[in-house]
Amino acid sequence: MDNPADHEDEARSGIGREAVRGRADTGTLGKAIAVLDIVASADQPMRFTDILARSDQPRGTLHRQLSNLVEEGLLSLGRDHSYSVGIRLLKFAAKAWAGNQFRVIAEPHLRRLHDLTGETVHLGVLRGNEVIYLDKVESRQAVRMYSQIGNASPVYCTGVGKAGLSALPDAELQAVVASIRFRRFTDSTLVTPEALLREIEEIRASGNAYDREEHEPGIRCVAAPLHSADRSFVGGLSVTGPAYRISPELLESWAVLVRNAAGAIMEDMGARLGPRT
Amino acid sequence: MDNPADHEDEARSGIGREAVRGRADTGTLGKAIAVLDIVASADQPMRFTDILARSDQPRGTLHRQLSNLVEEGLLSLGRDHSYSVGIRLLKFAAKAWAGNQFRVIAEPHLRRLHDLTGETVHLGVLRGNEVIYLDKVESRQAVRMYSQIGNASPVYCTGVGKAGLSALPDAELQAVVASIRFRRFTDSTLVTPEALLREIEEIRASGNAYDREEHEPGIRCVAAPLHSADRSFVGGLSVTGPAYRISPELLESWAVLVRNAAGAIMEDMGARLGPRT
DNA sequence: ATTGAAGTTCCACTATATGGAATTCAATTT
DNA sequence: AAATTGAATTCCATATAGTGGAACTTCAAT
Repeated sequence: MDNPADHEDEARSGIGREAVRGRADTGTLGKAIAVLDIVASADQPMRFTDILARSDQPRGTLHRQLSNLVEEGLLSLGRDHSYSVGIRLLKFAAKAWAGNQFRVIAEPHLRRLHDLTGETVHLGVLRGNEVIYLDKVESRQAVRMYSQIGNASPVYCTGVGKAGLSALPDAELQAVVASIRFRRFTDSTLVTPEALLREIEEIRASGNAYDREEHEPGIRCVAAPLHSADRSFVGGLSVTGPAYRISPELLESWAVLVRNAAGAIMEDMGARLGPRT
Repeated sequence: MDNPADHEDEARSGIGREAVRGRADTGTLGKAIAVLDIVASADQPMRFTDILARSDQPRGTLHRQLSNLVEEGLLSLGRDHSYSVGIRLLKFAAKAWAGNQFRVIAEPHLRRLHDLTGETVHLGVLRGNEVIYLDKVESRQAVRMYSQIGNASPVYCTGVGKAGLSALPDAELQAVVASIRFRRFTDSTLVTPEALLREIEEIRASGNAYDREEHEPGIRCVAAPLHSADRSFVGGLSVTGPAYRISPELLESWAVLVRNAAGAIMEDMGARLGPRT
């Protein structure tokens, strides 16, 4: 039973960022990537007409965009005319992951946190109204590598997501929250902007975010906010585990560990990235 | 000691495919992705001028392309003006990986092969003159998830690479080989097209490719070719291990296991993807 | 065979990318 | 502190490349 599961709702990533600040025009590239995103957000290969329905491009244009994406290896076209995400992206992603300073610096701290708690530790960053998992340390490594890394989950019902939100300046926070299309995953899921904002206030006060079985029944976590010095990365880290094993009290007792780890990571980043300002 | 290590030579991916068949023009998108590839192929973050030197675009153009890539989240721009690959690619790659039928179908067979041999099993596909690793099964999972997946290695000195080459039609094989810029990694590395083509013939005859410490000293592997029914994926799978533990005889004895696994995978794909033709 | 839906190609039109040059910015040196 | 240098960024007239409506082809189903 994996934890931060795919969410297959309508929330197209990027919506959030658009809202956050009149985003600069990315021209032809932007349109092509939007098409790529449509295919990537679907949970099964899409045929031409499916994509056409979700895109607002005319037939001819869309067809050329798809052809170009396929030619570049960003999409792959099966013989049944279904489009799926291309493996060239794996090469890019491998570099993105290995070269990400945020992740590299955080890694030893994630391990330490895992050693202290014995539970799964996640590192994630905000991207619009989604959180993208950058790394994870768990005992039962045997499961599936790559499993969660790169997966996107909603901000409003994950510990890392809410922690990240609490680290945003108010203007951005408002914009992101406004862009969320709330969906109930469990009985405890927060489904209104008001409830979410109220909780963000608590997180800012206490320094810890919790996921109280809000995304998946039976899964709890404590998280703490985290951001790079220049705020180019805003996210959080969390300790996650099954409710039957982790009482609210135990979770509570880890809160300080998570906060300390977050603090240590940010300190390291300050040292590594900017002995300046 | 990782096995299929990064290769940081000049071989820009895509060169191969260009040569393979007058590649259709991908216009603005193609240029942007070429820029992305330059950044992704470097082993450290690049500054504007570095990229300018490797790109053949004029300053203004390149700057806009980079800005667009950053805006789209495909690149990330540090406050020291260095560009690195953006985390949005992780999201795309997660989908590419999880949704790749080739990999999904192969997975149980990789496990079985691992159980039979006790050594690391790799699945990879050709992409131009590189091989991109799609999956890997190894005992010591604890190392680093994501480690090799998505990594690109040269075709000419890896088992999976040579196996994949042997599955190509002659015309494409010639074109790919012609695009290779040979580099000596070890004493055993094949460094001429002639030697490589000769070995491809042997692989075609025997059904197995070997890496006899040609990429990394002390690392050996047996591989077998593999391709999807429509040849949209051409690659191979391999069993890899340290030379001190794996004698040439032992390696030889696994050859048939690897071939059988490859055969089983292709059979499964035929059943799953095309009860047609 | 016939129909219909899905995918692909075409080409005049127009929006968009281009790229050389000017400008701003940020370090380094005097 | 002022000057210098090299890098990064912005500007804008021009040319190129993307657009999109419509015609065409392909394939599956009846």
